[in-house]
Parts: sequence; structure tokens; C-alpha cells
Amino acid sequence: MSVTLKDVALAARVSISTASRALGGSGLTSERTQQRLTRIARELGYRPNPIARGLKTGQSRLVGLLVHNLANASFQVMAEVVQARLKALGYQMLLCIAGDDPQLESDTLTTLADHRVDGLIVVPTGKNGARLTALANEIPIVCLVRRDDGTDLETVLADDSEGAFVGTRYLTGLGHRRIGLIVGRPDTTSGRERLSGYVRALREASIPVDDTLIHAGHFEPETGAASCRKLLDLTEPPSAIFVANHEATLGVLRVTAERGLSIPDDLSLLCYEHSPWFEWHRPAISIVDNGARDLANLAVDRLLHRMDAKGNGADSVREYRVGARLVIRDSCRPFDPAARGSSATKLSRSKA
Amino acid sequence: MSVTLKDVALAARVSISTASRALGGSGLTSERTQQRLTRIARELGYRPNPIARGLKTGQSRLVGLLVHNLANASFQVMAEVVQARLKALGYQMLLCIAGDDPQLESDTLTTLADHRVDGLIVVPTGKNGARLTALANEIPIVCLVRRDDGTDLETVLADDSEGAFVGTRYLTGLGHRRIGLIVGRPDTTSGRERLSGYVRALREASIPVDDTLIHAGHFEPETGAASCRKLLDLTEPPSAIFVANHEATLGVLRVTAERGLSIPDDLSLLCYEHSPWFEWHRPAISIVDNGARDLANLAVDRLLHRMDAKGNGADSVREYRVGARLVIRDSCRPFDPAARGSSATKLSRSKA
DNA sequence: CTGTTAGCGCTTTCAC
DNA sequence: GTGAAAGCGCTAACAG
Repeated sequence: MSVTLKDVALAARVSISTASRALGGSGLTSERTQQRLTRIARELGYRPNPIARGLKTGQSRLVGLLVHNLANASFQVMAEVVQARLKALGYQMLLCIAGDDPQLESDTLTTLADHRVDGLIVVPTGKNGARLTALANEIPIVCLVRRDDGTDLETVLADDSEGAFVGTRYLTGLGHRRIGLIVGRPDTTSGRERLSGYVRALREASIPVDDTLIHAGHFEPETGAASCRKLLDLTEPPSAIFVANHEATLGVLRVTAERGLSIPDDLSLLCYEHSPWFEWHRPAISIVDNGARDLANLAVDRLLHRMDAKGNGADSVREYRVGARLVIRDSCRPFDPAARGSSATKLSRSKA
Repeated sequence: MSVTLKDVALAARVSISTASRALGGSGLTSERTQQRLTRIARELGYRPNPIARGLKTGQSRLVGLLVHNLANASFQVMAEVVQARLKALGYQMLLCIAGDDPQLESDTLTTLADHRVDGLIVVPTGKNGARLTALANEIPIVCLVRRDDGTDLETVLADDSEGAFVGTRYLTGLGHRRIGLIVGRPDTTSGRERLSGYVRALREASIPVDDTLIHAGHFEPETGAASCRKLLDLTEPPSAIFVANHEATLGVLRVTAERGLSIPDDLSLLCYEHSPWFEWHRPAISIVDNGARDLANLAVDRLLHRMDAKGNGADSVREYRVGARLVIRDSCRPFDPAARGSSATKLSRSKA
């Protein structure tokens, strides 16, 4: 099979431990043997066996990343960023997809723990706080994107409240007063906070909050489609829709297409989270960018920090926020009372 | 730390080896001890340590998946499928992203080998045939999507020639005679084969192949944008464009948007590979579906087969093909001599 | 600075 | 059917 440390030691006529020390760069060997061993190892094509090392050191050089899916553009970039950053440091990423399912999440955490990952970045469902807390005693964990209220692990979040606030304010600034909101489930950090940002912006603009304009639901295209239909079918439909639920965007686009609505002329549309498609979509869709890349980078930073500080205990557990950014493109326009989506033309829906 | 086999054995007052046998389900223990040990193990919360087991057995319960990126929808579903299938069998997926870079691919292969993955599914760059062949002596490998001509590993491919043929024939059937092709680099399996399918369909329709209509380039949005511009700027621009390079699609959509082209009225557009966005895009984009999900499933099947048959040598190495499927939506229409993109109106381009 | 020794947790001969 | 013992490849005391 492959060449082991023993082979190297044998070839160099030193003991296995000397070989280990020399190659481990511990600096506990003479300059000469170190160089000699390095050379011999290279000649023999020696590559340390991480499994054997892991058994001894209790480390695996593996880091887990647990996300809900890969369809979401944010999770894609997170996976790419995490894998790239870690690889540069000699770690491999164990990517797990748990579909926002608490049971699957729990099982996956177990598997990850079994594999003795050296660290773990997880986008929690929010239903496994106890599991996570327990696991955190064994391995460094940082939560990403969502907080699990059942635990107080270090967490890297987007500034969703601010993001939704900025996005909604942009819309009110454009003169819209009836703004539909399609947002994530209120039992998720992002769902709650985006809703609160929306409400705050409305209050600031002295616009009463109309519950019929707010649809909170699962992170799925269907949610977007159903919600969008209901919004458009209102006797006083909104003139703008803020889709603060990334997965739901597809559904919204489908419905607006089905109904032949022209964006932004008939309806202004603002979405959440960056995706290349939004940029090339016609019209280019304005978004609130949650900063997925920065979130991922920060999560990796924090994780590495914890992995280094391993055991230093009492390291203050923090919550970090990555600011959101409004990216204005072409899917929103100033409120026009004559436009179809405005309440002034509520009866014109029959055209569809 | 965590409870080991030793703890279980101790608690059950049996030897470690008996415990191992009982829990390993080797059937070499009495029914009674087996049940007793199982119960005790559960009570103690025993979970076998894959690292220790791996050191002994030479297996890691890890399977590597090496893809170019996660932006490509096909790679997304492949990653999801591979991870889901493997998890069900007790394996974990090591996802690696090598960006279609041969050097990165080579490095990654080394890392994967170091981690003693039990199997490997790789979308090859095509430049590391020797590396792959060598590696294949140690671990089962199956190539996916692309063939590496430098090796003869088992390979699961899409039927790209047929796919491009069917797609192009659909377009010629619609009456189009000047059909632009934006396709992948000719040094990739898919690039070559899609080009050949296109040519074959043209020949069958007795349409001469015009090289100025063919753009082969890197798998990037920029390629699509640049190629699309050149095609539209031709004195005799195409009336339809077949984008047989998934990554390039974004660029094409951008350019058609920039120029205010209406699809399919000004230009028919046919794309390659399934993506949820194509379905919701307005107009819904017709595609040739390469069957990413089926490709991934087949690759997993073949890999598992090889992992089982481990060492049975002389297992015939095959190339598998997954058929392509034309999915007609709304982005193509019959050729209309009056339409802007047709050669009959070449001078009307000035409208833009 | 280097060699010897003892495991990490598990599987697997080999005896009984 | 079960126990004792060896060892996977490596690291880390412990002596010299």
C-alpha cells in the first residue's frame, strides 16, 4: 500500500519517533536530520496518514458545514467560501445538507460528531438547541445565518432587521404605501427580524401596518407563489412586493409572469439575498444583499479562532452581525397611481 | 470524552473483542450476548469511532466528490444527490471544488487520497489522467460529466451529442436556418460532443455549417456575453441561438436584455441543462435537460458497485450514457422572416 | 538531540 | 462462543 513513517525511518536509519519529529517540524531535531528526513520522505513519496494521526491526536482535519440546501444562492457561496478557506489551511469540508429538517439535523450532527470533526459551522433549524449545546462541549461550533434560541453558541448573523428596514424604506421613499411582504417563518431569526425591519420602516413613514399584506411562510417557491397570488387578489393590492424570503422568489416570479404583470410598471419588486440570476433577470432585480460571502468568511474566522483557543474556556461567546446592503437595479419604480398594482386601479385586475 | 468499546465491554463484563463482535453484527457471538451488548451499548450511548476503525480497516467511510463549482445547477443537484444517497449508506461526502483548474484538481486528489476516501466521484478537468489512473489503483473512482482522455476510468456521461442534436433539430424543425451555437471548450467531452450534435442536425437538415455562427469558449458568463454580442453583430445574425454551455447562459441573457431583444419574437433561445431559474424566467426558457439527477444517481450506483467489488479486479470498465431530454417551454418560436434576428432584417439592428 | 515505550480505539487472527 | 494479544500509523511522554 502506501509508504508509512516507518518506511521513511527505516530508509533513513533513524527511529520512527525521530522521523515523526523531523517531519512534524517540531524543531526538536537537528537541522541536518530534519533536512535529510524531509528529503527522504519526499523521495519515497511519503504522505502522513491523517487517520492514524487523528486517532492519536483526536483531530481529524475535517470541518463540518451543515446547510439546508444548495439551491439557495447564499448557501452555495457559503459552501464555496468555507471549502476554499479551509482547504488553504489543510482542512477538508464535510458538507451536509439537512433540508431544514430538525430530525435530519440531529442525525447529521451525530454523524459529524462521530467523524470527530475539528469544527462545525451550522445553519441551525432552531429545533436542536440542546443537541448543539451538548456538542459544543466537544467541538467548536459556530452558528450561521440563523440563531438557535435553545442555545447560546457563537453566532454569525446577517443584519436582517436593518436589511429589511433599508429595503422597505427604499420602497416607501419611492412613494409606495401598500407594500406586500413575503417573508420567512417567524420561528426563524431571519424571518422575525426581516418582519420587524419592515414594520419599523412602515412606522417611520407613518404607514399603518396591514396584516393582509404580510405573508410569512416556509422557505419554498410554493410559498412565494401562493402568497403572491393572495396579495394580487386583494381588493386593494399592493403596488410593491418585498420578497424577503429567498426561496420564495421563484414562485413570485412565476406568478407575476403567469398574470402578465410587467415589472416594475405594474408592480415594483424587491428581493432578498444575492443571486447571479437576479442580476441578469430582465428587468434586473433590485435586492437587499445579506452579504453571504462576508457571513461565511466571518464564520470561518470565528471558527478558526475557537479551534485555536481550544480549551481556553471562558472565551466570551458573541453574536456577530454582517451589515446588509441595498442594491438598486431596475425592478422598482416610483409609485404611480395609474399603475395596475396600485389600489387606485383595483378593479382593473379583471384584465388578467 | 466519549464512551469507547472498552467501556461497553467493561460494563458488560466481557472482553473487548467480544463486544466488538457482538456490536459488529458479525454473527459470531451468541444471540444472548449480542442482545445484551447492544442494549448496554445503547444505554451507555456508545458510538463507534470511525477513525479508529478506519485505521484498522483502511476505510474511512468518506467519499469524495470533486466538482468545478456550485454555481452550475447541475453540480448543485449532483452534490445534493451524492450526499443524500451516501448518507443513507453511512458514508459522508467530502465536497471539493477545484474550479476546473488542473493544478487545483491535482492537489485536491492528493488530499482526498490522504484522507483515505473509500471512493471518489470526480468531474475531471481532463488534464490529470495520469494522476487519476494512479489513484484508481488505490480507490474506486468514477468520472462524471466529462471524460479524461488520459485515462480509461469508468465514466458516466450525458448523451451530449444526442442532446445537442435533438435541440438543434428542434430549432431547424421550427424553420430556423441560421442558428448560433455557444458551446464549451472543445477540449472537454461535453464541448466536443455538443458541437458534433449540432453539426449533425444541421447536416441532416441540409443546412451548411457556418463557422461564424459557432462560438466555443470557457464555461463562464463572460463567454456567453461576448459570443452573443458577436453573433448579433453579424451582418447576417442568427434567428436562433442555442446556448449549449450552461455557465454562458447568464451572459447571453444579459446581452439580449441590454439590446432590448424580445425572446422569442426577436430571437429564439434554447439553453442546456436544467435550472429552476429557466423555468420561472420570463419567457420560460426551453432547454435540453442533461439529466443531472440521473447522472449523479448512476455515478453513485457505479461507485458503490466498485466499492463492493473491491479487488475483484478485471471488472470491465464501462462508459455509461444518460439520455438527454428536450424540454419545450416558451423561448423558441417558428422562424419568422420579418423578425429582427433573421437575416432578412439584418439592417434593422440599428434600432438598438 | 535521539531512541524506547506506550498507547489512541478498534478489528482480527489465534488459541482455548 | 469467547478471551488474549497483536497491530493499523502515528504522536508523545519518558529516559538517556
